[in-house]
Amino acid sequence: MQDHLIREFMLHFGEMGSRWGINRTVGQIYAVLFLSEAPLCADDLVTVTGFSRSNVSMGLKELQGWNLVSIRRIEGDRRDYFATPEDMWKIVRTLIAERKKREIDPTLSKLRELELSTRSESYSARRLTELREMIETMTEFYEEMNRIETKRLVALMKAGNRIGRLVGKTGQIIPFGRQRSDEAEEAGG
Amino acid sequence: MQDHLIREFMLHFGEMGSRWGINRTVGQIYAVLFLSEAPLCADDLVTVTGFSRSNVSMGLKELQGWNLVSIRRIEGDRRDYFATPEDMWKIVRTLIAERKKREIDPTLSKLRELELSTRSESYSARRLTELREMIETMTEFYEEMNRIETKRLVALMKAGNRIGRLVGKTGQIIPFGRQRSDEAEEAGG
DNA sequence: CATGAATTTCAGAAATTACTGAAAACTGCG
DNA sequence: CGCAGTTTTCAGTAATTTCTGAAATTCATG
Repeated sequence: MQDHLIREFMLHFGEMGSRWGINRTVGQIYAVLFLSEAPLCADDLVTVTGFSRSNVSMGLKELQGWNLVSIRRIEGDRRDYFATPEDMWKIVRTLIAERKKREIDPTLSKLRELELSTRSESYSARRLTELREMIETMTEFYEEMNRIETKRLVALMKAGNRIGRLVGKTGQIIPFGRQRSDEAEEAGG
Repeated sequence: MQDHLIREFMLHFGEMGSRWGINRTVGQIYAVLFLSEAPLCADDLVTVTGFSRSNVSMGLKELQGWNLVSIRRIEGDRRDYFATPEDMWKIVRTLIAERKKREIDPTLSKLRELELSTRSESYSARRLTELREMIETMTEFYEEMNRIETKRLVALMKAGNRIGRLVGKTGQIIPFGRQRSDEAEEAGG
């Protein structure tokens, strides 16, 4: 019924796919599944996207590798059906976790490995250490945030500018009620 | 001097480049600049990477498009020299801002456009609205975080598990000293 | 354990992207 | 202006990635 919407979004997601490190096929398949209330089978996706059956199969495989779709079986139907999670925040968590795994973790490993294999005090060695430390700070923060249940996480994000006020330059959590101005805390520390 | 380090890191970054939506050339060039204390000129990069002069030129152009390198002039030398910021956190901010611009913003625009052009109450329409709202929540949070000066931001990130405790399920900031357990706050609300 | 529907694999074709060398276009300087 | 050094452009080639159809495999079911 809202065919235009689905089609437009599917094409857009396909285009974006290339910027996201997945390809057009995968992007389009995901978009269609994402907008479908009922799970879809591979043939449905062939019909909607116009890709070959084998291409759809590979795309679905890749999406499963990303943990972005789940397989469902339908009573008395031998085909596999695919669906995305209802919960949008679950999707985003998965996406971030998978991108981290692919884009950050290998570099972190490499940095650790390089640090172990050298005893240099050169600029480049120091720079690599600094990079590793920064990545560790960020990933630890990410892991901390990711531990928070969704309701609270959303509340935290919506707390907006109150967040920045909570932390002084030295990292202490500023007691509630003393977050009015930057100076107040400076004077107190 | 620490040639091995530079070489290994350069090759690794080149490989990773493809996962990051930049290509091998760009990744390697960036890696070398990142590890170099002094700015380098294009010919230096040709020597180190082994790429053709024109390829290096294009790679540098792309890095400039990402705001990841700056041009420096050296007294009495007509060549352009290139450098990355000393400040690691500045680099990461740039990287995130640029990825957001390329990977998020176009989709946000498209979602807004699609919402304006339809009056449907279908599942897919609702799903798109929910997606837009989620992206807006996240980008607004990002913008808030990005407004915080680096020292504080790092302190905040290192505050670790204290952060999650600060926010109740309804989004209120919990007074300091009452963050001990999940139940305490539940009882108080 | 045979059947046939459904899925996956895979080799090659098609499309896209990366890379190069040569030529053109800058740029500061005598 | 004209020259030499430097950078950029661009058309063609190389390399990689995506996509397909056909064949092989899997698997629930009789």
